[in-house]
Amino acid sequence: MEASVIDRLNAFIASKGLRRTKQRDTIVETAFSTTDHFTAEELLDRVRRVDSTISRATVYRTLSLLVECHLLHQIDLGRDQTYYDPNFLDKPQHNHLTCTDCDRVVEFEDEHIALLEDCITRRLGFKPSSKSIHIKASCEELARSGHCQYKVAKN
Amino acid sequence: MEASVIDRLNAFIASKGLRRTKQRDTIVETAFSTTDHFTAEELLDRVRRVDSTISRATVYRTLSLLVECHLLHQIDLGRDQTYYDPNFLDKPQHNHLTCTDCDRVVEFEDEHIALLEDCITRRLGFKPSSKSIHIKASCEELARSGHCQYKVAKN
DNA sequence: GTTTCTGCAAAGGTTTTGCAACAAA
DNA sequence: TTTGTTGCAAAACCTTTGCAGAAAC
Repeated sequence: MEASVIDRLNAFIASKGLRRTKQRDTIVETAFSTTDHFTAEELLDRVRRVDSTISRATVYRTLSLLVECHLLHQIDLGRDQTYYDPNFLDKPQHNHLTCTDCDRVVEFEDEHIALLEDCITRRLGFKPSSKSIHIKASCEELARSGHCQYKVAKN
Repeated sequence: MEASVIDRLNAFIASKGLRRTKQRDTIVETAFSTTDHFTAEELLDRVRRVDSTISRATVYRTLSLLVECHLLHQIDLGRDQTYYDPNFLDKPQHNHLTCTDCDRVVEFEDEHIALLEDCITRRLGFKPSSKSIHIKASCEELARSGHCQYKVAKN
């Protein structure tokens, strides 16, 4: 995890008169320990492997804090639950594609898309604050060869 | 409402061995009677003004049916509830912008965006099946003049 | 010492489901 | 008739909240 994550959270906490706690540190470290997207419940599981006394409520409250200070983004993967994405610090403009064959999530960046979105927004009379694209698509290789390294065999 | 909506639903119902019912007809007519986006609960309210005996469960079940046969799309407006959009028959490629000042939803179409999304998806090795963009933006006119015809005064 | 934070359990809100009666084909 | 559909109520699920004790500053 980048040092800047903890630094930025602490700056936010200080500016708001909030407090730095052991629980918040553990949750933030866990959230940013991989590049995987996760749900609140999945993060709770991972956090509890580090400190089993941390409550579900604290995880939810810390997630709100991290979204509020823009360290974490809520993303829509077309599933029932809210997912969180820890990769916006490295790739501030990225978007998501989900494979309808294997459910894998692919991140992509494209400067042309970003520019076009900006133009469209301004033409409509607005100033963009956040832009997100979600593409659902099927695997070309699976269609061609019948195999895909990510495809899990079905019963 | 276009006649094609009922026709397409009936074709789907027939192909699946399902049944046409008074409740489904009422729900479909209500859902497509305006171009407004709505939640399940909002649709239930509107439906009950026509037939107060229709149950919440039937509304939810019919919504699933309409999404499954692509007459209705579920859309993500960054709110807590699932919204449904009845306008994809007329504008199959449209996207959504929500104003962070007044919460109004603006639909927009752009062929360049659609083409770019297609290229990006294929370059990644996929065949696109659905693409959605959600832009959050602030009102330029409100920022410039302090007024916006859609802006509701705050207390 | 104050004020915020935590864990717990309960509550809240949306959506789904089991079931018996009902209705379509 | 057979099979799908409905309404009801309960359940399931995710998320938020009130509160008393604990911890940070």
